[in-house]
Amino acid sequence: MIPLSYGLLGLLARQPLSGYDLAQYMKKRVAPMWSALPSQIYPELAKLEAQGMVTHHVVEQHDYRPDKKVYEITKAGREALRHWVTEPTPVTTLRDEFVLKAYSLWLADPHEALTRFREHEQAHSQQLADYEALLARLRREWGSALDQMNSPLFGSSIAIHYGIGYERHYVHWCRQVIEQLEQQLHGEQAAREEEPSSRPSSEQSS
Amino acid sequence: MIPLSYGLLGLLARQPLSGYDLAQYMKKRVAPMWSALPSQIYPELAKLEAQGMVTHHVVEQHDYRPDKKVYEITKAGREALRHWVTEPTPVTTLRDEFVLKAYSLWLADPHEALTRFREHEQAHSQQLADYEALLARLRREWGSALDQMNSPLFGSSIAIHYGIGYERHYVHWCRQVIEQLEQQLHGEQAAREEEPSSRPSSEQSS
DNA sequence: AAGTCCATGTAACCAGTTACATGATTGC
DNA sequence: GCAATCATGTAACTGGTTACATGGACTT
Repeated sequence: MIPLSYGLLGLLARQPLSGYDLAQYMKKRVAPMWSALPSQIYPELAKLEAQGMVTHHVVEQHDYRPDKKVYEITKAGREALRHWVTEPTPVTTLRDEFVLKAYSLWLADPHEALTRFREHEQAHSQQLADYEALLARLRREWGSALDQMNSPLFGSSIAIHYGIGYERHYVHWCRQVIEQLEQQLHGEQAAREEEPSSRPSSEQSS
Repeated sequence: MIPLSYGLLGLLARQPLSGYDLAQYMKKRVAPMWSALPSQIYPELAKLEAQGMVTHHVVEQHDYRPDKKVYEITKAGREALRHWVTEPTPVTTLRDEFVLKAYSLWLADPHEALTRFREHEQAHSQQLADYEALLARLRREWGSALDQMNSPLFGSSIAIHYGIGYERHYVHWCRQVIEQLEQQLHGEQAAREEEPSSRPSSEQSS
């Protein structure tokens, strides 16, 4: 039982879904806290079934589409999930290649660095907007039911809140760095304009 | 060349270090953005050397301690690092088991949930304090040199700033959830005190 | 006596990614 | 004609973790 197993159980605890559906959920958005590809999900579902955590029944579709296996969580699965949720969890160590690059940013050309940080600022702003839109939609549709702890919506709500906080921080950080890089460049430019030829310090020329 | 390779080069670009030293750096703190164990680092250094990114020379220690290999970055290594830094980087997907658990928190006992969130709030507050102390130390020792982009300190500074922002967000999120859980419990308690026997709604008894 | 620090590794395992396979149908 | 959607998988690879090995000296 790896985290992904519980991720799948966490979705199936809300509604029955096919492997394909689960793959859609795990691919992007919705849950801002994990991701997986079909090639991992299908075998994992088989394992969950072997362990009695889920069952499936085949649903024939009378149009062109292929049959699908719709999975449901079992009592054992729900219990395992409930147990896992309140078990102690070690703190995750960060693994973000972009942040790792930041550590060596002093070696980079400031212009290129700016481009990269603007790209990431953009991407995370977009993700932030998506999360905020999703939360707004949930609020509109369900109102204060989001705060009732016994409802699945509570789980969605706090997960999205995490995503929002994370993306805000990320965007803020990118902007901070961008500002510093721009100042650096303006400083250089000002120096060049004052004295076109190479001279390191800020002495006044004759 | 995996991210770890560049993490190691990023450290060696600042000063020569032994495998053991590198393992210490990668184990905890300092760089809040990656981690690795000796069992991965030593073979990785051998690969880096085979590729001409680093060289080593053995340093005999005249006390009891075993000899060590001190690694230095080569011109090729520095170039590879510089190139990698400004290459586009895909946005990292989050993988935090604790956040994944949050998604299914509606299944949990509120008391246990509170305990877990208080633990994490505590752990991340500590990490935050550590980063802040580290930044304060650098500021004290180096002053505004931290903002000079061409100095390694700039890389350290922005990496630590990332860590601070991340931990702040994490602590904030934990507190938010804790507050909601506490309200939930107080609501329950108030209901119990009003009418000790089980009754679902807020009707007045005769 | 037991555990930690210094210092360098090897071997086995496993979660997650990449690549590939199948096949009907709908939309551009 | 070509790509995408629906639907389910297998096979190979790889980055990272866990476990194990060595060995002297210093600390509790």
